[in-house]
Amino acid sequence: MSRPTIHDVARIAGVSLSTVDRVLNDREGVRRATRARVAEAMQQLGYERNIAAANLARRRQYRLLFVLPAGGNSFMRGLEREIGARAEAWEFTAISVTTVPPFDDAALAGALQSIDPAQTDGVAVVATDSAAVRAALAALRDRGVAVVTLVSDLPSSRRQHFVGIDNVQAGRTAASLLGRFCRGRTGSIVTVAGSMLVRDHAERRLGFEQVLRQEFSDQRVLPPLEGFDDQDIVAAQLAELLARTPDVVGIYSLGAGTRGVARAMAQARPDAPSVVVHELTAHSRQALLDGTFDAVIHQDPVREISVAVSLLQSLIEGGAIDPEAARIGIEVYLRDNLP
Amino acid sequence: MSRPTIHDVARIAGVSLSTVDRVLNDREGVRRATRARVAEAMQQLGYERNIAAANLARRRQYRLLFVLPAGGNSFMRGLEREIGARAEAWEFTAISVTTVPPFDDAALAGALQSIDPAQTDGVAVVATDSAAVRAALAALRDRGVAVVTLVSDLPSSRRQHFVGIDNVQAGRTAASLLGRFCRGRTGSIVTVAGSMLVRDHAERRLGFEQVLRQEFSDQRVLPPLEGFDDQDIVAAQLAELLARTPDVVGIYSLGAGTRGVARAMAQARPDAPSVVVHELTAHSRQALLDGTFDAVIHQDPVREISVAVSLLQSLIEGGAIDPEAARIGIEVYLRDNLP
DNA sequence: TCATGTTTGACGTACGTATGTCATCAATGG
DNA sequence: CCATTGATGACATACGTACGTCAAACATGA
Repeated sequence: MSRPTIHDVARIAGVSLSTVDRVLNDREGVRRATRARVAEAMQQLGYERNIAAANLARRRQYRLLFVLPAGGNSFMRGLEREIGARAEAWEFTAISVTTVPPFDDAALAGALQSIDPAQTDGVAVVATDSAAVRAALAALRDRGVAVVTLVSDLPSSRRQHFVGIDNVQAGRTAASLLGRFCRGRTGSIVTVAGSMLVRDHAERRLGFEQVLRQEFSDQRVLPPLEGFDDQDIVAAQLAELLARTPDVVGIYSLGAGTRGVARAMAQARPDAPSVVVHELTAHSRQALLDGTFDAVIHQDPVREISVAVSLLQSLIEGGAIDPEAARIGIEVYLRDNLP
Repeated sequence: MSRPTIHDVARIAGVSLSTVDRVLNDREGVRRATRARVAEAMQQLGYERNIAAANLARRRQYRLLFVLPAGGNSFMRGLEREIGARAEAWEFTAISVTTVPPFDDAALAGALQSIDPAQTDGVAVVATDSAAVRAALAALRDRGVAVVTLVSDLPSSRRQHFVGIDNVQAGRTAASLLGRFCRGRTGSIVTVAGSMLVRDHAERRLGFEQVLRQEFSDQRVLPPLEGFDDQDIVAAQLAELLARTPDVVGIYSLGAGTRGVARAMAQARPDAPSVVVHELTAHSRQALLDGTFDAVIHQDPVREISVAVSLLQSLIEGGAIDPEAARIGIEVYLRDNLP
């Protein structure tokens, strides 16, 4: 009737509780054959470990660490704030946060290396793309730490999952919107990235170009600006470019520092370019309302945190994960549908 | 150091475990003054009940019921399928599903009335808007059953929360997109609803009209068709309308039965109207790809189920709920960003 | 002041699992 | 054939809470 317990498993396998426990927790001192018998009994009964009871008995704490880029990136600061606000919301879970200099793969690799596997069960990291970071992640995994990437992925590394939007798709969305918004006007399209060192920016740009080339081939895509998610740099670079290039009809800002985009647009001409940016913040919201921005592509930080935490918990337990439930949706905001 | 337990509470309050238990589980046989002392001790210690341990001891089962409309609505069928697929994913939780005739408030009220409060701890219901349903919900709540509305809300009823997208905002999103897609063409805009009896459709239409009137006032919004989420009815009604009204430039299908929209568009003129519909399904995806639809507004059924379940669990426990974590985002799909 | 009812405490058992100690038994090597 | 090692079982205790029983302490009214 109710779920089978280790007692049932022991009975069916014809062994003692101790042996079942040894098998379950992967302790030594059980013969191959016995191990197999127990496994078969579990299989047969459809035994599933009661994680709540296990945690209770073990007084388990999941010790999770979020590694985020420092700096004025308001999306990241928002993430950090929400993590702090929700740290108490999870049972048996202690959450801490470290920040590292942004766009600095050596610093990130160093921070990852200095994590003590004895103190940490799982890590969620906003990755920058480099071999050193890959190696640091691999080292963590080797020492039994669960690892997921957050916001910006690091494929073909040993991270176990990625929590964030599909960034290629986000770029495609931006292109699809921007292409339609520019309908009737032909000219140059500017992309403003933070750095191509982070995968999310690279992927967004990839998706953006795919669609723009295929569907809106009459537009000219300029080489990307790199603003390092710093609004002052972004504003300066973009203002200079706009002054130099009169035929800009569209702007896609695919990183942070969007405040700089709004500032560069401030002294805009009457037929200002259409603008699509990432992340809904107080400033991007304002820019949407006053017509400076046409669309904002958003990801929900609260959801990302909660997905990262539950994902790490199941990874630590060695349980199965449901990719559907871990999905983060891309949200699109226009002036008229601001929440 | 670690979280305080009832033992600590008992010690601080100067009473026995039994008494703390009586207070905690709201049993009788405790004097007012004692009750207050215990409450104060819990306050002082910041005691939080360990739900996992409580459930373990109590062998608690959350018995949850989803009440969905029957019929060919593929979004609802998808929901039902996903519930079935994930029923095992929650600890201590038994989930069942009932379906009732769609757009039939009497049937829904009847189904709600026939729920046995002794067998059911929480209900998630796709509501139709009527006094009878409101009364049935109130009766459930009076008898101690937790209630949330799902997909379609029933405000000013006694439901404790709503799980679904903000439908006014969804309508606004649709209008904002459709308005821009139609830029340059002026004419009539058609809305196809299921029934104005369900709140979600009414709200979507409301938001749609708000934006269209304000931002795109040169377009003419026709009175809504009611297709009862049935693709045959929708196809017939829409085909007839299109034949009669040559100047249609945009279509917003805000309910189900979008297959009917695609069918009516099949023999489309070269300058076919722009189309925005709800819910990503195999068919709407195909229609996006072949250019029949321009945008699909989507809500993630898997997320809705999981949010509904956790929400009901905390409501049953009497715990606090985090409205942020319960939010369902609106997703926008164009041809170029299909997942 | 007694009888009565109410409030409280002491205690045990249970939930499903983890973990430790100790004893027992079989297999292995020399 | 005995000593050693490895495999296994028996048993106890713990995690934090629920819940039942019984008796003791207390308050209340007559």
